[in-house]
Amino acid sequence: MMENQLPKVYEPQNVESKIYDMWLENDCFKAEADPEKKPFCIVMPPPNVTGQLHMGHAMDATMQDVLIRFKRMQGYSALWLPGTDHAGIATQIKVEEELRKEGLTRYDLGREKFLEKVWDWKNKYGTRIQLQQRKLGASCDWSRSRFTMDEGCSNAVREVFVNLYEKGLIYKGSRIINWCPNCITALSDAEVEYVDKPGHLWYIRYPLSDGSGEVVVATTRPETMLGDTGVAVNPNDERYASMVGKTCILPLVNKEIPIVADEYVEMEFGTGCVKMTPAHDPNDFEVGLRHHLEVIRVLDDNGCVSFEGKYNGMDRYEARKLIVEDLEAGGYLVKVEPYSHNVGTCYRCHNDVEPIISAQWFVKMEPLAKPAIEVVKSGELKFVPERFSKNYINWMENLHDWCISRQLWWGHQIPAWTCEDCGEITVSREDPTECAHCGSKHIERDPDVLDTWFSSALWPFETLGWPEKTKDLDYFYPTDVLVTGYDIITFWVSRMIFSGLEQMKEKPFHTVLIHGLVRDDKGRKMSKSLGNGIDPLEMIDNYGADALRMNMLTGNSPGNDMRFYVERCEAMRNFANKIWNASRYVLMNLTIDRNELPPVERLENEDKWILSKLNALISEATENMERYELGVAVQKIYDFIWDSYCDWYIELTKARLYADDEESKRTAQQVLVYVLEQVLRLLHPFMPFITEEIWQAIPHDGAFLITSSWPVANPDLDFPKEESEMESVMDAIRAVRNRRAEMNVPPSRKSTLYIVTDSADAYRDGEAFLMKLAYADQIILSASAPEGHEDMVEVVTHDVRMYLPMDQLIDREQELQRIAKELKNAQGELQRIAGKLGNPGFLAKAPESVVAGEREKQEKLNRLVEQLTASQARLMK
RNA sequence: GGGAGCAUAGCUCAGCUGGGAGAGCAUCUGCCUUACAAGCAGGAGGUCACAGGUUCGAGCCCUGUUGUUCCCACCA
Repeated sequence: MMENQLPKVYEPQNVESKIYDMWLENDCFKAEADPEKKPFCIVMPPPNVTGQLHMGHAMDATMQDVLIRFKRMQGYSALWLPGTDHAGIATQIKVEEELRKEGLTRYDLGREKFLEKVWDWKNKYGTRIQLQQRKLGASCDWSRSRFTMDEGCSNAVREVFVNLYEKGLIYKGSRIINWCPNCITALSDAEVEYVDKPGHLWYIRYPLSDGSGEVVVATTRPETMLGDTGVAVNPNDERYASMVGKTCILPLVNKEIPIVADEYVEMEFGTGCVKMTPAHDPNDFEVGLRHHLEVIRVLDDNGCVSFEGKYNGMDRYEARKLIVEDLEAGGYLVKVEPYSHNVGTCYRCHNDVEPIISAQWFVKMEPLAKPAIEVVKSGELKFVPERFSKNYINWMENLHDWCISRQLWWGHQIPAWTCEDCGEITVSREDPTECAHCGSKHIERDPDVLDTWFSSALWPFETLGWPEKTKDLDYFYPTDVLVTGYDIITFWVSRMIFSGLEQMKEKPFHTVLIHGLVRDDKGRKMSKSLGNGIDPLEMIDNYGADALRMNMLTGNSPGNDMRFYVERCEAMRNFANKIWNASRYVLMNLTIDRNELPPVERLENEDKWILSKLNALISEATENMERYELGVAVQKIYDFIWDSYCDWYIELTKARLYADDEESKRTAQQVLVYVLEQVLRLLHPFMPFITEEIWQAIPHDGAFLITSSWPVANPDLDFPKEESEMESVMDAIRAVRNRRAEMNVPPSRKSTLYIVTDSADAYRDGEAFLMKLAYADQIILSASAPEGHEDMVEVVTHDVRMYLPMDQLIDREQELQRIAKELKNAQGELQRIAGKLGNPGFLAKAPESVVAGEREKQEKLNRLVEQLTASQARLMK
């Protein structure tokens, strides 16, 4: 035995890497298509290759690891499939920043050289985050790790693109898209974050061409007026009815533009006249289509004015300033009002996004969204918590087509070639050498790459081998649970769902388990700019991965944000230490080398009590796990270990372990080991390291805890009678302790304990406990109060009356007050119960068990009141 | 303009399908009781935001109010 080597304090730093390596060396994380087992699969949301582990990842990974370990122990072939994402914009920006330090841009290098640099970067940092995940204890099958730009994924992306193109679900077109002038690329709707920003509303006068008057338009973006090709009013607006059909003069540009009537215009807002800039506003674009307005783009890709004249080449904000000045000088500016409005910003760089007309590739969403909505509405695919399905459906029902082309270099290049001769597009699975339409050799590949989310959308099947028909795909698809934060339901979850349904004709998973954000202790988002981020690796170093994992799972409910408190890590480290020391105690007293329960006849009441409680714990925890209530499950396990096992059962066994009855001693050891071993299994998914470490040190069957089986409740080990007898004894112990604590009697001062009861059996059985835990030096059981009890301290519980010959220690006044208070409570409670039991409605409608429960409570309380009244009378005499 | 969450002990939060409120931290008292002071024992602290309603019974269900956070949405 190793008992003497075990340090008094658990040191996770010495244990975790050792245990993790042991699992790795023994292939404990590997999962195969095993027809003997049922499959269970989770694909890990691939973190950005160049990223570092943050608290969000820690939360995400912990939940997945808990589920995978649980299912693995339940006998599933449990595959947790890891990988990384190439993260187009994010990674490209990082590498460009590096280049900038050398005074270079990507254009200096050219596409090919630049991509080499990015691959270098990827190879250098791509494994970092996975090594960090290992520190957390992630039991992924690393041998299957994938990258969204590896060969298989690239094939999958190509296949899907061509497939959708052939079905007419991918098309190229000129639309108003979101353009980030800083990242110099188009963005999808989902990649735009709207921020309420204070701005102005400028009122500008556009004189009518015929000199008969003017219209005044209001705008938040005066610089776009250069591209105005019309003014719109509401057709029902009598104020302007006479002007519709006329033209007005666009100030500064001096151009005639028409006044049109369109329902889109709100009469109440501003002046009721709206300037139309079809090239730079999605609504104006639509209006423009209806009224055949010209589309004139006046901003270039960098966000600078590109319009012949004095403003040409100016930055958009400089141009705005100057244009406003010029308008004012020209007498066109009517007024300026402060106005706060929603401005779209880039989710990567947070610069203002410009709506710009541009030729881009789109995925036609309507036909794809329909089945993806249906699968959630029908309940075939569930969100946990359920409320997120509303979010999802709402988003899916209001989708615009998905802009998937990005003007970046890092990503999957679009497999489309344009013919220089006939202008047609060729899209193909193999790189074409000639135009599919005219046969010309002069074809050029589209330089754009695909939205990163286009490839992540295929993650659940591309990682299993698709488009090849593999055994793994057949066995593990559809996967089971997807775990992720609510913030990427739109980006990712929705796209996986419709992609899976479209390509595989089968949903990618049946459950989406959603968690919230990890915030700092003040409730703020953790962010680099605020510098309030807490590094999970630092927490692991200080408190252990097990403690961090527990922190991520307790104290918050599913789908809600959580605040991160270092103090809770500390509390969880303390818990680890508690288990550690309990195990030390068991090992120190161990003379058996097998984990085996004794026959039931040999079990004492306390053994039956803990076994019975363990049974209940197993049932409840398992049920909670299956409902994804991980926090509830682990809380119960935590309470059982700390309260039931450590604070009570271990204390209860001490008397036996230090006494001479060898058989009883042995039985106690057997139960101690048995319960500990079971509880280590229950706790293992949550705290994998310490549980494996201890498990290896105690008697066990099998090689590893990680691959052992999840406990199942054993009906032969239910002992309700003994359980309740034991609770009575424990009540008595608590009552005595309570009284002694009030009198400030130290445990070292023992006393005789007289117990007055009609049913002495339970207390006789519990004599040893009362001696030790109620600090008695002798126990005297009797049916009536002992001689001289008038001068003793009286302690009562629901079903027993006890006396301690320590009368001199109490303060009569204080004691009377205490009794009065207790009496008041008990009587209040009784009154409530009497009210219920006297209510015919309650008796008629409440379930029997509830009524019986109330009766029982009433009886107990009646006895207590009786006891208390007697005590009171005695003290007052 | 829609939609959702939250409001429970000093702080942070649990509380499963309605049977009379819990944890961690903090606080107070007493303990080095031979597994653990990162501990043990005990205590104090809550009209469960407010107002109605349903029910025998509401922290939990319904309606409204207030405060707060978030998501979505093309009003210049």
